[in-house]
Amino acid sequence: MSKAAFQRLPGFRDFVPEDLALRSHIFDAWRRVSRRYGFREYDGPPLEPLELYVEKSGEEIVGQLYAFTDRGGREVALRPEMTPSLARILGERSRGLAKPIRWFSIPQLFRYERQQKGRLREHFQWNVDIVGEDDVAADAEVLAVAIDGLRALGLTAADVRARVSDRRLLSAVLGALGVPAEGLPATYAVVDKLEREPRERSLERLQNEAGLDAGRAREVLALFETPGLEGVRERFGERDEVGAELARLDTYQGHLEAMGLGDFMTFDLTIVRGLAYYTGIVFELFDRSGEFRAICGGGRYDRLLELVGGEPLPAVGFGMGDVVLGELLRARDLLPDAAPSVDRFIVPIGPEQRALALRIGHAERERGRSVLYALREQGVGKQFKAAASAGAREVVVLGPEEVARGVAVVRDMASGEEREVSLEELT
RNA sequence: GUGGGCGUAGCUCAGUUGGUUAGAGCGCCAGGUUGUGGCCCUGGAGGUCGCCGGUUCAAAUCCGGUCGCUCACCCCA
Repeated sequence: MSKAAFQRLPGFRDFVPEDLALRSHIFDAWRRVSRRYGFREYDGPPLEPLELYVEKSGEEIVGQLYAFTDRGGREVALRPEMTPSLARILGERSRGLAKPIRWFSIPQLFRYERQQKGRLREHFQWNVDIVGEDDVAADAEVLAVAIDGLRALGLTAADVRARVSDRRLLSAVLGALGVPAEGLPATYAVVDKLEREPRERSLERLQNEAGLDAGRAREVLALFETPGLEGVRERFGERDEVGAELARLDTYQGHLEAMGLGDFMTFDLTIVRGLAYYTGIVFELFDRSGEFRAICGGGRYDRLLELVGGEPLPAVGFGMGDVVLGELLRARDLLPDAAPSVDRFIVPIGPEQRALALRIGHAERERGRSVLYALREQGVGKQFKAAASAGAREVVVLGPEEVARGVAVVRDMASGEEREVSLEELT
């Protein structure tokens, strides 16, 4: 079974037709929805300078890059995410583009890490970004695209939800609670894993790593015990800096509700996102059952373009991977039909009809029909079996008697009904 | 990087306390059926039992290592 010499690399996938059918199904939905929203597709190279990711994406990603030195002595990496490439591309040419820039891409991304459920060393990720617009409407638009991408695949508000937070709100509230600026990154890290760590451990880390005293640490944790923004609004809504953030999120929610997508989103301050470059609203999409990891994540990154040396432009976008999404579609019984099918299968009864079969087949193909026929002389029964397993909708039978009369028999494979069609019509 | 579970035909799996030619179903190929598919019947191909080593008269079976898959941790595009 295992010919050790030529095994697939761990964490990489083959896409036999049945598997490619799912991938194409997903890609088609992504492209359809992107275009519906007026986004244009772009791509970049899969290999980038290592430096593009160092300090732009944060340690987490850099530690698991597929990186090496090329023959020219350059430090390079297979792209682990698309956003830095987008920033690099726009850095060169954004000045000449009408704003806002609405671009999308479906890159194959790589990471060097042990694979597990929903996480391989390679995946495809739908990236959608709006660059050059800082209005919160752009944030709402981007989340709407992500949600519609899932809806286009048959998922509903009962299956998935977006959890939305805002780093500006979170830092304003933490500031109001007395968390010093230098303690924010460590506090974010604790908040990010609130769901996965016991309360005691979080309390400990807030004190040891973020430098909070026990009372403040407890207050911080209390903040996340009520879901949504109501607790924050009650306690800190009067403060100008917090009030302004809340007002913007209200507008955001209003936009999504106006689009009829309000059921898909909830505010959740525990959403932080690991990437270092996010600056504002951040969100993640999850399946409601909680059985899979995040399907999609994104947010606002207003400083990234200037960080890579481009025009300072605000930006907001998301990435949605094909692996977890595919698992979810499978679990919800939303897989596409991957069975083969062709329009017509042509069956010459004997060698005398072979040339005619080829002539009809080619004429039909010129008309855009998908056509198959046996590539060697076979009995009629054999040819019908081949037609059935190829998923032929109709079989065109060329027999000497009919051909002499200038007709062929066309059999509908589903109903079994047969009718005569003139050869003129077929050629 | 750490830990658990699992590797027998293309797929899903069976294989008694170690015992001689390793099985089934599905799929594939061929025939029954050189003017009609699905159903049925018959036959066939396909396996160094993941790999390497050890124990033994004898290993798919026991032991060690290794590779792979998988789940979790770490972390998270």
